[in-house]
Amino acid sequence: MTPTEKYIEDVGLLYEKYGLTKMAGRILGYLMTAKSDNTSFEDLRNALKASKGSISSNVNLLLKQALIEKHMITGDRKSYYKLAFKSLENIMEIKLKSIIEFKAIYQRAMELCINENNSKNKHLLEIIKYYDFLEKEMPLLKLKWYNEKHS
Amino acid sequence: MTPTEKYIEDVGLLYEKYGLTKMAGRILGYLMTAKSDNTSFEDLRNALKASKGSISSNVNLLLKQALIEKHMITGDRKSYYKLAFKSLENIMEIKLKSIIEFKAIYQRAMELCINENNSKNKHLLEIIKYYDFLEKEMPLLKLKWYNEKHS
DNA sequence: TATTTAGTTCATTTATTACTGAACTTAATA
DNA sequence: TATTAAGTTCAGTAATAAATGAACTAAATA
Repeated sequence: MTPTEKYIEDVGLLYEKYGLTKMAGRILGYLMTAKSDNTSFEDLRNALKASKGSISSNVNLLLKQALIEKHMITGDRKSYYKLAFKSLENIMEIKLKSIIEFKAIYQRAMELCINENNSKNKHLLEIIKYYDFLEKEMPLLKLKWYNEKHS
Repeated sequence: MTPTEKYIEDVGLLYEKYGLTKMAGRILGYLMTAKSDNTSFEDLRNALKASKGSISSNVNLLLKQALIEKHMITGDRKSYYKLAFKSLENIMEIKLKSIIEFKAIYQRAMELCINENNSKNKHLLEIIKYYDFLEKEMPLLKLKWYNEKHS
């Protein structure tokens, strides 16, 4: 196994740990180390030694999550893939969505405990406030990053 | 199924979606809606209708992640559990660790591409800078939350 | 129009992970 | 010291998810 192959497997394991499939992670790993931005479906298939079905569904998963981008070349019917240029912004959007989901579940807990007045309720309220805080801070953080990048 | 039972199942599904087991999520759901902070191992077992083994391993998983806390009552050999008071801080710590892991994997990609000079390399560099930014901003965010909470 | 090519779909297989239940450990009480 | 009680461990099973491979669609080319 070459260092690059080893690297690709490690990216697979890391992304699997954080919720994607191993194969989706491998695809990202391949794209991270690919010499060219023109990586075709077949390149992925050859490099990762996987079935068309697996490449297809995982490529589409990554496209849906906006972690990779698809582009075409005139006069060439193949599809080409590269890391999404806006992947960072997209990751932030995904995080924001999860914050909103967790906030909602804690709010439901509060509603179920509406008539109680104990330390747990204070705790739930604090957690909700925290998610409010994060929801408010995320766009500021985004802005700060944007400013820092362009200075 | 009572509204609370339905709620507990939903928390199970949400946490499963974000990387814990369904049972760990159910335990959190139960603790979120429990009237008392003194929830015993057996309370969990009865409420969630699960095996001792499953409660045991999931309670220990949640303890390890510092999402719940264990406490004892003098003269009582049972263990009691409640939502961790510091769970927010702990979630931040976990996030920070994942940021460090992702940064490291992108750094390895850079090292493998060291001799190239293309748009992908610039992209990798930007991603690494972004993770540096997050690493730097996380403690500031924590501080800001602390100040807002106590004002 | 027939053939090739690129990629999708989906039933089946394979792999992984979570849960159960029974045997076990440890410590408290009788 | 025997018994009970609380929780752990782990082998086996059940449930879930991912990968394969073959049949398929759609579009380009011969």
